[in-house]
Amino acid sequence: MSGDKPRILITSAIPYINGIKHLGNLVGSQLPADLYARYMRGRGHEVLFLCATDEHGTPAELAAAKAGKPVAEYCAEMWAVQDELGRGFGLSFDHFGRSSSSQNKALTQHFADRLDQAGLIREVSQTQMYSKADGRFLPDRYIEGTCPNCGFEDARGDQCDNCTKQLDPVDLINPRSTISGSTDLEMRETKHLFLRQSAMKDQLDAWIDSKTDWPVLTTSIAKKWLHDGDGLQDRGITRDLDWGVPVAKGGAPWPGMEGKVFYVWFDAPIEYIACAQEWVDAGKGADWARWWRTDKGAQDVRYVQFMGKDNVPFHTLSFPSTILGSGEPWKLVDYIKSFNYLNYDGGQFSTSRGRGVFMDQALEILPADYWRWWLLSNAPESSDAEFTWEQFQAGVNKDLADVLGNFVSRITKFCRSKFGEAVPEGGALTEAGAALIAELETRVRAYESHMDAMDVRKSAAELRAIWVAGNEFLQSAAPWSSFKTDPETAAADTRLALNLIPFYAVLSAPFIPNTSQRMLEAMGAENTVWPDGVSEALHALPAGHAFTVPEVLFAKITDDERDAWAERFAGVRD
RNA sequence: GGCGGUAUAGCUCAGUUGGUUAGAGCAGCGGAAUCAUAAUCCGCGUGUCCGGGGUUCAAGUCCCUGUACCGCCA
Repeated sequence: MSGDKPRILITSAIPYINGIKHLGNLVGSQLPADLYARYMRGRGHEVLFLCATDEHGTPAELAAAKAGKPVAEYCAEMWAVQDELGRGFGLSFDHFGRSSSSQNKALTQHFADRLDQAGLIREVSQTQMYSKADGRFLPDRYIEGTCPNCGFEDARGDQCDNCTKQLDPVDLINPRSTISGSTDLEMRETKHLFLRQSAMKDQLDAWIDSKTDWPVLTTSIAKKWLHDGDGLQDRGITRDLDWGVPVAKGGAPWPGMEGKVFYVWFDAPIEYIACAQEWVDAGKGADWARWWRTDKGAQDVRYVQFMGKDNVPFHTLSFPSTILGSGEPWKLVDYIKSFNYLNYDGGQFSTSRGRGVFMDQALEILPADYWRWWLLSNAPESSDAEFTWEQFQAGVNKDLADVLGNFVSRITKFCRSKFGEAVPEGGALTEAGAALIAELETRVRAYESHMDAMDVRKSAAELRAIWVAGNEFLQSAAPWSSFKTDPETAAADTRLALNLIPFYAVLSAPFIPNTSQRMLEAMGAENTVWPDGVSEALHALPAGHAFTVPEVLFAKITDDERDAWAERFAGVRD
């Protein structure tokens, strides 16, 4: 790879294991991360793009129990499902790992040791609700009862959904386990490890303050947690569970912490590092440390994280506390791109109620590029955004079918009928052609700067304008007209227009990789190098170069299809 | 309740450090063209920039305040 360009380390927030993710999850982290990874590779950077499944914790255990399977088996199956769906959407991870890996287990225990040696871990005794019937301690949200404040009967242990009052499970009247329904609950003493984030507060505060170029969404959330109330609070990093990384000290069970595991939010971000080790152990790479250790080559790596806003506190505060607190030269994130939520047709996507479109369903009804384009061109960057079938249909039909797809169709078919299936020869660059090249030179540079800045919507808008420029050119050059009087001019303009297809394919590949590939194949184009020089790129296909007319690139979404899908996905998923 | 975000053309959104007649796409209307997936291209917007104060020579852009919607609260 190119040696003088900075290497780019990219991670997407790791999706939780208990089910198939919906389109809102996808556009909030994995998809824009993939866009950036593909773009940076296209620009000649060496990229390591990592993602994984987040497998530990109570929800995974419960989902496995519901499926009637051992949790390890359940996770292995669901990992395979998510891996397959990721491939289906063209997510170009260099490795898709698992937070339950042996690498992550070792690394998580290592970090705990380092933090303990640095005096950043303290033991806290507390009482917690224990369910005898379930044989386990219950997290607050798995306890329900009557709200002492308003009398609502289904208040959760952490908060009453009716009056919104913050609750403690012991306050509930007639508490019961939502797992088994059992009311045989008692308070039991248990001991947990707390990460002393409060000791890291000033260091984190200064670090966040130095990140003046980060999205406001990212820094405002971080600062709120740093300064709200009494400031950054210490956080429990262990749980009374079976499924997780065993709490250990120096390789042996941690005295007094037997049978406990690390909290999922402690080990999940560490998986970003462990994933690189998995990548090496899987035979895909040779050296993970040059990406993650600043004493072993990572000092000039640029590390970018993508995530939804709900994950920001863990990536701006908790994980950096782990990294910095270890006292070891681990690579710290350079830029955090965060996203708001994508809502579904007037409400929220709901995994539990099956409201909205999920990744598997999306691929059943349309190819990945349709989703990639619409989701990215409408990414929830400045505020929450909304998916509606009307807008999806309009956006996809107009942008992909009419503007891009039809452009490819009209010029290849025109050439075939007048000149045959080869790039025509004769004529010289016309005035219209020169104007097109000049416009594209400007637009491509604008597109690059938006992509560099991870401005997803603006990038999509500029790319679309680049596609439109091709139609404008054809309209003004009108080779079907000049062909009758001046075939040489028609040939020159047609040659230029045909060259736009591989040019568009390369520029568009980060958004619509599959279609880009089809465009290149149809044109028999070998060269997929980024068009640093527009003029040169538009002369890549020489006169006489054979091509084929591709099948319709994007079929339009009909009103009937739209209506049927709107009905299908409003309901409840079983 | 606390904190944060957002309120700009019918719809979805841009509007950099305050500065000429507030922009784009979609939809709509009119026209051109006929190579193409009835696709394309051109033209057309008198918008209380959520309300009310204020700072300023000048505010969508800053300050205060009110309202609405959304989110978070370990």
